[in-house]
Amino acid sequence: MSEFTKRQKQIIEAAIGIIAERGIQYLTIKNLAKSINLTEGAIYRHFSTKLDILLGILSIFRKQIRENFTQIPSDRSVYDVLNAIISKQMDMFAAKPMITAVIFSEEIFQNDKQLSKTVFSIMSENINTFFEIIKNGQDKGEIRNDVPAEQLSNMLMGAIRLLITRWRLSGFAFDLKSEGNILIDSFKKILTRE
Amino acid sequence: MSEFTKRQKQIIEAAIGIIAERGIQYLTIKNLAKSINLTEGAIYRHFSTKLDILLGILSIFRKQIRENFTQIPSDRSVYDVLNAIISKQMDMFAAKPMITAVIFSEEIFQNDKQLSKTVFSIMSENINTFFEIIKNGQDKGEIRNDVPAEQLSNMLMGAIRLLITRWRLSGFAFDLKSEGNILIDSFKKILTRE
DNA sequence: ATTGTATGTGAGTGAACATTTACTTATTTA
DNA sequence: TAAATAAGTAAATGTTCACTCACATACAAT
Repeated sequence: MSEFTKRQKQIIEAAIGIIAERGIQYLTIKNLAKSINLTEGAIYRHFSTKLDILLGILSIFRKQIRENFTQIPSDRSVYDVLNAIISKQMDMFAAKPMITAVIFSEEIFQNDKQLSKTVFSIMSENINTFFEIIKNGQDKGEIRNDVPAEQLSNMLMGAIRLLITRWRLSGFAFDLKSEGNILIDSFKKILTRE
Repeated sequence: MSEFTKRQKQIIEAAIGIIAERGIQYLTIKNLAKSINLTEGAIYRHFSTKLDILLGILSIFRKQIRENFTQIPSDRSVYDVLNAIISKQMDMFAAKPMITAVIFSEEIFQNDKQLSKTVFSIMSENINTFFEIIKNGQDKGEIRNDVPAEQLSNMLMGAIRLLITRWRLSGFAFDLKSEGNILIDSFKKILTRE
């Protein structure tokens, strides 16, 4: 059994759609209901508060990101693995740009502890995945080990987050995928031991 | 003559304080007025809209950041210059931890196009400062040039931002200065050509 | 003394919002 | 088929919000 009913999933997807197209400030129960031809009251048959809907969004997102991370074959080189993960994430963001406003916005949920905790834990999960891969690469001798894996993974994660933030603030004005490829390429050079 | 009157400055400082302590959602005209013992109407004697207050916050930030960046002597080595800038910033944050809730929170200002445009330009200015320093280091042969200066400055900026975000979300649980030094140290190794 | 200007007050206003309520309709189950 | 339950509606509720307005005070310039 899934965590959500069909109707709940439909509502969550509609909410993601609204954020993707109009931004989080446009996500009101009224607009949400209208977008799937329901009334406001009907929404409350499926979620008891708006917070639960937002948590639903994050839950779906966490799931997607986990899938992105685990579907990578591990017999490839460290660089290929990193490349695949990052590309996949960029694809996801490129497909739904406005969602970056939610997933990298700890500050938006500052007022709600439950939400900010969830967002923070998704972020930690991501960093940790990079850490594991890089540590593994160091152990195998593929990656320089004069710099701690923790520093390298923070640097990678920081660079990706900054790239995406810049992309969003620019109004999605540049091509995320190609900029992402340049980033990966540069990072590859940095990771390589001389 | 300054851009703002004394009263306006007081209001802006109070607004920054509220965002830092309670989050942007708590920044209402009512709360703002209360925090400096005025009424809501009085606020509107000094700013005609709430947007103007937010723009005021950004204007003050831009000024402060410019000051941090320009007071660095340029006759030193590239590493010394970077070290000095970053240390200065870390000192500032360590002294006023709550300010980090505002200063790197582009997300706070994303609801309005004018606001996010301003935030974007401040960020670009910051990154550009790093870019110039690194480019200069490459030209002088002090820094590796197989990776574009743009990528290196994004990586540095991203790593610093992530460090500070993590510090804040952890409830200022670790020592920012020493973590910052580790970061600088690691970055120095990465910048060095072999 | 009078006038003008800057600043403040306190009570409003209408709109937006999340949520509730009383009631209805559709679907499942016994 | 009758009763129970799930899912929907329309309208209302109470609150918060940015912002306005008529009026008050303080004080400097004329």
